[in-house]
Amino acid sequence: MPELPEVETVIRSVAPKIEGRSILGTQRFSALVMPEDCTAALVGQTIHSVSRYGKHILMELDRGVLDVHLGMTGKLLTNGAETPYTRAILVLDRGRLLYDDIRQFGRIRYHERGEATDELGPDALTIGPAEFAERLAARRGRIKPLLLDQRFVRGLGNIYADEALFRAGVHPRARAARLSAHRAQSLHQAIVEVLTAAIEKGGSSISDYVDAEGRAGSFQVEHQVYGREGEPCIRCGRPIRRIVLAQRSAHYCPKCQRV
DNA sequence: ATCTATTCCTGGCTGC
DNA sequence: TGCAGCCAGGAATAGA
Repeated sequence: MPELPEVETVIRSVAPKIEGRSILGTQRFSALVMPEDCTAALVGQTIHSVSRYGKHILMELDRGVLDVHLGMTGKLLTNGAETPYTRAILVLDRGRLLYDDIRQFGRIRYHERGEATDELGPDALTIGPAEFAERLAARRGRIKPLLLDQRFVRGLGNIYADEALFRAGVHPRARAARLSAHRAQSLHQAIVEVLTAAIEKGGSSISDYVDAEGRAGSFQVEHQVYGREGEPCIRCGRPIRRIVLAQRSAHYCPKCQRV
């Protein structure tokens, strides 16, 4: 599932192919993926740059921004063939950009410049340790659901939240505000390290994820808790446990991670 | 403020 | 082999 490292990898692979290209037309737009039809507004505009906002892919156009969120199974493909799951196509002056999405949890939205957009928290990769600790201290809730809340920090999803908590030795049910300064700092460091390492491996490919050229990532082989329920902890050997927290699965080691 | 439940969607499992 | 039923989960939403 695309989280910060996967989205970053998609952007790095898609940007050189579409920056500077102009949009000649659109094809096959799924109403589910694009709740408000903006296809007419896109035609004739040039894609100036592609950047990441949390898990959002932002394409800067002449008069606005095209916001692509991959959801669970979304793919942005520059050289892919159409499939039954191709939900949207941008016809460019050189090539086409396909948006494939099996489950259609992804969304494509267009905002004219100046229009209000959703305000999310600081980016998980660039937030500083002091600001991170300060934001933690202000929250009463449990740490795992907080890490998944894009208004708290943007970019983390279920995989990297679990992986960061394990690396920092923090139990997913730990209360955010009760973490010591030292543990808050460890968690911040673990988040930055795990995201950086995952970007270097082109992200995690569990089921569907590939970059804009169809290449899978390889960080899934370095997962230490996610998807390892019942398997031995790499540190202490105890079986990794899976619980449901805030309607999400949380994987952790009952010995190495403390509340 | 925080928490839970629900909805969206469909391929791929599981179990009979 | 076939098929029903369940699961994964990001994010929005409603309600407690």
